[in-house]
Amino acid sequence: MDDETTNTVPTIADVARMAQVSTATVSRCLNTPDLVQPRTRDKVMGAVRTLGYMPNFGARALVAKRTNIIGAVIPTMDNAIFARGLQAFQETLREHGITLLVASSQYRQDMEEDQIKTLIARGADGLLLIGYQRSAAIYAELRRRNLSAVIAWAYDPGSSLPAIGFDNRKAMRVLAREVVALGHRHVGVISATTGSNDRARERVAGVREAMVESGLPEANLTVVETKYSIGAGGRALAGLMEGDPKPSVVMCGNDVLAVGAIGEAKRLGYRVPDDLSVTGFDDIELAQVAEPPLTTVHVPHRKMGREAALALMEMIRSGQPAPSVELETDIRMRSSLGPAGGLRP
Amino acid sequence: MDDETTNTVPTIADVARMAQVSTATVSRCLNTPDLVQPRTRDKVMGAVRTLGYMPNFGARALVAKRTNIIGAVIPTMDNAIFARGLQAFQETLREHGITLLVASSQYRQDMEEDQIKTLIARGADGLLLIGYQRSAAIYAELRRRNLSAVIAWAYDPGSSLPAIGFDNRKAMRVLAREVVALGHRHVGVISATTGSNDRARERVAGVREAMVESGLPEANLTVVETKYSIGAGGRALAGLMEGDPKPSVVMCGNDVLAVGAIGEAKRLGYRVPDDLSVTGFDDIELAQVAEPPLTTVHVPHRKMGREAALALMEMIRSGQPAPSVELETDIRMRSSLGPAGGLRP
DNA sequence: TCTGGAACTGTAAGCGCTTACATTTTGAGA
DNA sequence: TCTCAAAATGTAAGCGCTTACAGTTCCAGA
Repeated sequence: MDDETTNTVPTIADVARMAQVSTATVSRCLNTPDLVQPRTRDKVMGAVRTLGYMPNFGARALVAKRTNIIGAVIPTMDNAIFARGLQAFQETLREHGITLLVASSQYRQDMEEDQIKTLIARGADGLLLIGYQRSAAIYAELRRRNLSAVIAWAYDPGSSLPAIGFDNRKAMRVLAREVVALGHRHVGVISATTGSNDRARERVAGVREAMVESGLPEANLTVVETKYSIGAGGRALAGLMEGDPKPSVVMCGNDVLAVGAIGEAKRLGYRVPDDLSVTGFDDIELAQVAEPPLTTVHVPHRKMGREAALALMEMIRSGQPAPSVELETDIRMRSSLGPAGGLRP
Repeated sequence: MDDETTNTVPTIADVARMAQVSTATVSRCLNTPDLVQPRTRDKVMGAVRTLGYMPNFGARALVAKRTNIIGAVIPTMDNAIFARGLQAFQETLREHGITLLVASSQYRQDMEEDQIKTLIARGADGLLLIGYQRSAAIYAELRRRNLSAVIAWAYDPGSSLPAIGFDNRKAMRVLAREVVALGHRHVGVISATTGSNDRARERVAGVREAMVESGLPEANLTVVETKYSIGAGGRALAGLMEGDPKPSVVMCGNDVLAVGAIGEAKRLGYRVPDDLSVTGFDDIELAQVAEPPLTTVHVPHRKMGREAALALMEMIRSGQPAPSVELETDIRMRSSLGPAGGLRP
């Protein structure tokens, strides 16, 4: 039996032998094809094809000091919040021959740092991170390794890493102003745990700012923290409605919580929005099919994903930090938010 | 300035120099610690820590012929269908120090093969694939490279690759029997495109079988194919309800489609389930908050993810194919399915 | 004290690839 | 036909790591 038909994975040497050229020429055919004569190239590519040759990734990474892998650490894959943005991110990378490695941190800072380290150890050329909050040690490590990284889903021009995102506080403040303008005076907020989540914290701060602006007392704001899930949103709402006075509106940290809140509100006998208004954040597909459809903050997920990918690739290419980009969000007024009034405590 | 404090990434040689041992000893400390004397080990680990040394992934992969990376190609990240299972898969791998690389194929066979090739080229030790349907060339390549792979979300004992999944046809047949038992005679089905999706095909076949069993004519079954999204489910339902006779039940290929269908049905003035019943598949969280809550096929996502990970790791370790595992699904009766009757064509 | 095997540690050969540099080939112009 | 850059190709040195094998140290038993 010929060498060529054995069962092992072919190396560049096998290709070279079959095409009767040196390994250098094979390598050039693959990486810088215009440096080799068309006739030779055809011969080599023929051998590549018949052998089913694929360059060994480890070897290539070892010498090229580049893996063409980009890592992303997202808080969760369990719901659609990050799905669309990440999908766009991946598509853009793919167009440029770069593979995306995704890890999830379950919204835990220690796990996130762990995942980042793993990604670094795996040789990622760059990193996509969500939000700012992580230890200085991690930032130092990134700097030392000269690793490119961008932050998405948040925007803070003062950060050491470029951010491709939006201002969570401003976005929520704008929505809260609308809420206040509709006459709401007692506001409930269902938020993700703010301790380990800067986006959640900023969003709550946005509500608070809007209320302060309008002269509403702090006491009129009740915040409940929980994890991101439909069920948790429902339970949080039930808790809020046991308070006194009851809020006339519940602003949720994201659409998933809001859908849970709406469901529970209806179960408890409140009409939405007549008795109780509910708002969300993100504008995932779920928001439009909720009943009633959810008033929420629309986030340009796909645009964010795409721009983050472009920025990151440029950073890797040039070695220079990319400029931060602030994306605009806007309010999608749908029917889950109405004027205050129906419900009297 | 010392060598140790420069800005470059340390190599094993740097560690060896600092600890005044050979690189072999450093390597042993990291891989087989019990082969080295405690005193030496401490010295080495100290150097590792102060230098912040991490083994170079490429180099390690090159010589060890093992990357500790497992790849998964899933049809979509856009909704929660695969999220829970994949999360469990990843958690299990992580416990064993293995990294998961996720790629998505957008339900396109050509893209899936592309992604598989990329994963192979990236040196994945094993692969998680969804469903059976792919070209023989891909299966041949897996075999040639001696690459471990398992199939999930489907179960077919005749397959060449071990499957950790469930019988889509049987699951849907069981649900369809319930539907028929409730008196439904005209059944609409909203399915994903069956051409490139064996799970979707099997599910439709399950409905058909149950109908044939009960002596219902083929003509009483109307199938609409569309893509998996809430909006698409709504549009498909609208199409079905224009037919004559109208179905009294619409069975959907998954929960996402079903939620869209329910929404559109209500918009069109049908009461669910009085005028029209709707069923789903998967039992994602969405199913429970739908209004009315969705009768659906419950799939043990987390168990599937976990078992697939264990099976795959065992395959990689032993080089032997793992046995297939058929997981049981069950019907979750909720209120979106009721007896036929309300609606007369 | 001497001996020999067990316990450690070191030496050095690659793993498969890219690329600087050396060598050969090619072909336009004299 | 000859000359000599330019173009094409080959040679070989590593990239950072693991590991087979060799060498050294240690200490229980004679």
